[in-house]
Amino acid sequence: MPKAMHSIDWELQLGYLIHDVSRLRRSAFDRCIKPLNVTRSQWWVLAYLSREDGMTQTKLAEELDVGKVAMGGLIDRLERSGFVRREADATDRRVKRIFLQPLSKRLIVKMRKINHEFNQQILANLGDKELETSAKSLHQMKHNLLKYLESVEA
Amino acid sequence: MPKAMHSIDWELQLGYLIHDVSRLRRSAFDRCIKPLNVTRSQWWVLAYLSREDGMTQTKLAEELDVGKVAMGGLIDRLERSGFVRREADATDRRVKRIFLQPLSKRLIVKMRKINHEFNQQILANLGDKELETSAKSLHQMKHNLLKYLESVEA
DNA sequence: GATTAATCATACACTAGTGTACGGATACGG
DNA sequence: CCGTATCCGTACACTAGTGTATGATTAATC
Repeated sequence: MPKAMHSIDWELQLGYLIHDVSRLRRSAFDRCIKPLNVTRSQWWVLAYLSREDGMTQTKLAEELDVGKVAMGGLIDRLERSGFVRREADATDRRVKRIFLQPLSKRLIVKMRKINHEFNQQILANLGDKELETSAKSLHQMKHNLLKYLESVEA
Repeated sequence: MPKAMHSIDWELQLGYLIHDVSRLRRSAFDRCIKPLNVTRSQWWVLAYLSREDGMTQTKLAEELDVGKVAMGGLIDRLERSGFVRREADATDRRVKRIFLQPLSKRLIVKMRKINHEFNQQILANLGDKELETSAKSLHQMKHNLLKYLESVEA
């Protein structure tokens, strides 16, 4: 590898790589959790509910950074499968709170284990130093992206 | 930052970060190309066609690693908007070849410029060294993911 | 050369995301 | 109070991805 490789090359590569890795990661994770009979997006909802049960739909949507409509659909399907339950709020008749059902509580234990094992496989052959640098770089990218989105929004 | 931070921490962070960065990047890029009146997926198709015009639908689907059905739909919409044209193959009556229309050729020049500027903004404040390490790490992850998917497929 | 295989595009059903609009409910300003 | 603004969930229309099945066509095999 010639030392004269310029940042523009890594820049280009990085664009493709983030795209690829993220796509492959989604795809692999989907395969990984297929036996649980729950999709990745649904898994994500259950994970957040396991940390704070009884959240509002809008709150959940904000946490997962997803539209309210998308969240509504997800909860529809999770409810139909018996993983969660909608409950009318006592004081505010607009809001519906989402609660985990016993069925999903059993699932969450499995999910945590699977997630950890998955991460270990995907990050194999990566040293602590590389992990650290990559995490920091991605963190910086996230910062730049948020700033960019802010500037466009306005 | 204490030096005793273990790889497990970065591992966890990395999972979330890849998810976040990739999602934010998609979202930001969508905003970025909104004025072009073409979606990210459609943009991607045009980019590949600009390197090799007249590809088969199946070939395109393979290149972009997307299902044939999804590609069919994309081409439907691109055709409806006048960006591409389906043409029956002369010798094999099953295949349809996709050709860029003049309308999109003008677009592609703009797209390249926008893409470059976008990458520059997102990768701001990242040194060559960090870019290099991150690219290598992502490359390793991609390798692991492909291996994983292979092993599950079989 | 007829039968069987594989291949190409597509139809259908589904999950999941977007934006917009809207009705019901609550909160706030006058 | 009353009107207005805001918020909550949802309906609708759209893009985009998945898997499976199918009809038409081509390739392979016996």
